[in-house]
Amino acid sequence: MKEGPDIARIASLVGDPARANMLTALMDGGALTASELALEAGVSLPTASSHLAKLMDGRLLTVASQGRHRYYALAGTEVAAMIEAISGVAAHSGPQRARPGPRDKSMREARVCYDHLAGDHAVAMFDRFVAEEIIVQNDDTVRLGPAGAGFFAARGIDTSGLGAARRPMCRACLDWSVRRAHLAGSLGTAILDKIIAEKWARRPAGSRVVEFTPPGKRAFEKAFLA
Amino acid sequence: MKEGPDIARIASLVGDPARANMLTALMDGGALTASELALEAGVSLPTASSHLAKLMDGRLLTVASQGRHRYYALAGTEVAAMIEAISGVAAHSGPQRARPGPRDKSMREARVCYDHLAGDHAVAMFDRFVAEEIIVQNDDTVRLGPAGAGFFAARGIDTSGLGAARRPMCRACLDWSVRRAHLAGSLGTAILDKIIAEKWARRPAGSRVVEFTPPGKRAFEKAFLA
DNA sequence: TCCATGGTTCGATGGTAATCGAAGCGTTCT
DNA sequence: AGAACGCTTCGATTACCATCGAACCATGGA
Repeated sequence: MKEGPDIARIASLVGDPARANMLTALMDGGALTASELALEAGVSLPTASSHLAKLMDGRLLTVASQGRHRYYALAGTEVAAMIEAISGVAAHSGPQRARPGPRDKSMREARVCYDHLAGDHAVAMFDRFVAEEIIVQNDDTVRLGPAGAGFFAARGIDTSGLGAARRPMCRACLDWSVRRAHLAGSLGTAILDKIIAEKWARRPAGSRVVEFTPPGKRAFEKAFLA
Repeated sequence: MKEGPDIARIASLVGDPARANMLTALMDGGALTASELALEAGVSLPTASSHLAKLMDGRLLTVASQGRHRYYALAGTEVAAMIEAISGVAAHSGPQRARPGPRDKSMREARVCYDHLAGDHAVAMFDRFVAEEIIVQNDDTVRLGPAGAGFFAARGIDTSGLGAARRPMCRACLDWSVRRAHLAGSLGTAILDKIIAEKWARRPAGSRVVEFTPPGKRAFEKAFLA
């Protein structure tokens, strides 16, 4: 009987379908208004408001008031990591949806995991980084390896400033589609930023999918997977 | 809007306090029987059985039948990682769990933690054992110290046979009321057995509370806390 | 000042699920 | 064989909470 933190309270917050939908809708790291979230969750506005209040009370969300709009967002990477972890378990437990729809296919390939890239490409990239000792993995903590700083500098990503913030530069994040790790942390964010900045891929609004253009995909593979 | 794995289903499984307690009790990677888990969760056996069926249905647990016992364990590291992630958020979400109810007072003082004593008295006893080198603590593993065998022999507890079983003799168990360790394992069981056998205290049915009689309390303190 | 719009609060309702006692199986021990 | 034990199933009860309509508050614009 070792009652640590109140895990049931947090889990039950995620356990309601409406709230779960809201949280997954925010997994792209963006911020949405209350009415958008109501639509996303498929409930009326009062109901959504009640749910949002509960999520705020549990400190899973932050809110920013802008004029008469209130923008809700995930409270931080910890919350996002929790959602991913739950998704991972759910993916292997749920009523295995017989036919992975076309939407799921692009999600498997490449999607946004709060603030970094996830999916097949991200996993492949992670594996290559480990193989080349660009990063070094110990259990679930990850550090920059001997070949790391030079590798990223050659691709226009400066790693010297990334470790400074309180946020860890590297973190392993478990994928729910594949059962393997990909790169999170501020370095993962920097890579995603570069992909978007170079216009290798674009992000359709209201979705976590990351759509690579054909030349963009080749450029990405050449830069990070070659 | 309904895309990705059914995260709400899994989260709601963890969202029930009884089930959450069961899962955290299994977080050490061990396996427990249904009745042990019922005690751990603080619910009756039928209720526990129902919860276990649900957890099995969600593939969060595995079961191994051995004779008339059924040993339940976490389904894998993914599930454990999920619990960890939720715990992280819950801990970060703030320690507003200040709920010192009137009924909880006796629970804080002395209660049964599955098969051993927990609460203030148990923590005090543990501290004294460590100070006198009756037991030696390394992180969360605990062994009998140099003064141990003699100490317990003088109080009618034979420690020679306790280590033999597959079950560890000493184990540190973290207390939720105080945030400190107390003694679990077969030695902890033996001490609780002695308290009951000597009629120093009695256990009201259907509760984890351990009620010391005034003379019993003095005797206990003289024997183990003096 | 008066509407229109985005959000929250209130009150009543309904459905869902947690809970336990009692009874039913299956296994082990004597 | 019979008793004891571990566990599950069944049925009825109860408590909680998600839900929505309507009223209410706040902000922005005319």
